Amino acid sequence: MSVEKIDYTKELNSEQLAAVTAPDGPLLVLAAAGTGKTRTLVYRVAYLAGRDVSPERILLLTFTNRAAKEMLERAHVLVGPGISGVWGGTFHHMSNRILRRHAPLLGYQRDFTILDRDDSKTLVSNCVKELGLSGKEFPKPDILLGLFGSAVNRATSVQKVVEAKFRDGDVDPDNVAKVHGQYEGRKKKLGAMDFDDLLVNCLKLFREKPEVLGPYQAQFLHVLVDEYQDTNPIQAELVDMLAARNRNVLVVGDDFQSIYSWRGADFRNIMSFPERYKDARIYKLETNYRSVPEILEVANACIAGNPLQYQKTLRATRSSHRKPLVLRMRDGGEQARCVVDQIRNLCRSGYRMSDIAVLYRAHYHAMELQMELARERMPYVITSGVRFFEQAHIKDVCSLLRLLENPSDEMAFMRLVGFLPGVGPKTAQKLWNEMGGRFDTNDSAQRMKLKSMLKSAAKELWLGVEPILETYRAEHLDEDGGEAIFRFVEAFYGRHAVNVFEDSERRLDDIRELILYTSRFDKVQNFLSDIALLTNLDAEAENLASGDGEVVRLSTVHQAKGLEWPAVIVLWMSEGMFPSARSMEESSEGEAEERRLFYVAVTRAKDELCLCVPEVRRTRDGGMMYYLPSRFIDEIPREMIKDVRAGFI
DNA sequence: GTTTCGGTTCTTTTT
DNA sequence: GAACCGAAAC
Repeated sequence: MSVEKIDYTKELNSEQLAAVTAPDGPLLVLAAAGTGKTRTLVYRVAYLAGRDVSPERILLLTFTNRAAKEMLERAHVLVGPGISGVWGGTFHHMSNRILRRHAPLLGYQRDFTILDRDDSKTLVSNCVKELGLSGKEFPKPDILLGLFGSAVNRATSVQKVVEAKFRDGDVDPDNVAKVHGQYEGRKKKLGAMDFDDLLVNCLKLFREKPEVLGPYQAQFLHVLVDEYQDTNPIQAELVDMLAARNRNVLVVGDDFQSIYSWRGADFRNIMSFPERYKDARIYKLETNYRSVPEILEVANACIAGNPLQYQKTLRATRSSHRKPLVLRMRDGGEQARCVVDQIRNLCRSGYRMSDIAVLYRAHYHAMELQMELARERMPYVITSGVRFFEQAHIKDVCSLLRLLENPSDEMAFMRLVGFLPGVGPKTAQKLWNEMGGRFDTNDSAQRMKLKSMLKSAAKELWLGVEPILETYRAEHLDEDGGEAIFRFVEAFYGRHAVNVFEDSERRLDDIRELILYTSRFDKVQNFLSDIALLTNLDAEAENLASGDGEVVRLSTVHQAKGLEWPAVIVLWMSEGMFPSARSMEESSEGEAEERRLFYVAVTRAKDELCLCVPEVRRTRDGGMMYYLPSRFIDEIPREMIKDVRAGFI
């Protein structure tokens, strides 16, 4: 492969250069925030390509779709189109890709459905009902899923997780385990996997079928892993197994930024890497290009509260600027107005709206601000809580495709017939049972059977949909999902949406957008996998919504990871909000992780940082709740910040 | 017996 | 704003 000459010594600093040009073998790169971690990975890929490692022999694993996309794009710019052969993506993507090939070895069909969080919740809720366990005392589906996930990701039993979490014994571990068993069985019957199953089954495949693992081990000459501190034990083992043969494994991470322990991430993976790979070389990146020294001082001071970590100190390269601002005010309303003022000030001193981000611990922290921004007609985008592909109307139209692709997909069937008048959950269930727990849309006898069971009003509407089922294979709509969705909307869903949704205009626009989006897939199957694994249209949505324009970004700290802005404002730096009361209760590790989260928030800022500290919040019953300033604020040495009362700036 | 509608409650973080 | 619950409507 021909690679244009890259002058590594000129384009990288000495720390980065050492990591990029490191010899084969296990490598641990400890990259502090803003030290060019992505750059290092991308250049490493280029470096390997330049040493005639063919792209399909490189595996690049990331946590988010955004990170994968960014890295592959940058590698593309650096190396050229040949690089597209690299296996790059999230752990879930890789697992999906592998399982689509080998699923039958584990007793699944290749057309298995991927359940997103919503689907899983519905399914768990059904299981609870079936077992007659629904009641006030019994945990909600969301909680149950969390428990199942913890058990699976930490390779322990559900009972143990329940015992650890509900100390006072008001939840019966055996009942939870029963639900779990039921849930597992139902998924199997549906031919469906949830997010965890993708990883677990991939690991199972590797463990039990050496004839499958072997060729992958041989194929991947180099395995590169981004955000290694956020891997859970399953992911770590996947990496270890894939790299076992060639041992060229490069992991990049920053234990200071491990913020996903609640979904099983264990930063001991990164801490123990040198023990598991005795011959590992370790590289540290500590030269920070992002932030002014005043911000880095605060970051270093805050993380000093967490002792058990790799020692890293951020070294500034930028010249001095003003100190971060701690802004104290009475309540959320005042906070919202202050933020608007701050944004105006920043704009006056030359920043663009798109240079500014407002970060917070939880989505609801930004509610008052959203209203204030709307009132002031200040444009903003929010990396949303409700993700594009999880919105009801998107899932509605996809349910048709899901059923067409997987005749066992009961959830899709229920959703689809549930649109018909007079058909609710009970009737839908009855229909499904009558059909024998399977609806092969390609089978005319089955189609007839369904038709004969529908009442007149429902039947009439269904007749509009049926031609799509009939022609799906014949007209190769399985290679053009957009066309199938288009026909569905024309024949039925368009009218349905107008009746059901207040804002049907917007939703139908979304669907049109979705139809365009399908054109990049040559198989509906691939499209469905992709949207299940893609949580938001992220980059696309960003560019579409704003035309790359003048908008403030609102985001959770979690979703801001890996990003940077010239100016960052953090909301609700109050005890109980940030750190969140819940995670502090949950485990003894809670405080340390919240502190890392705060560290992530601080290190997103390049020039300006403003931390808001409201004192009271209205409670539901109309009362007032008083909040102390966050311990993270108190931990910052006073001389490092400018501490002001709102209105006295 | 089901569906549908309207009112109430409570918001962590994500693939 | 969506998920849950209870009561009216079919």
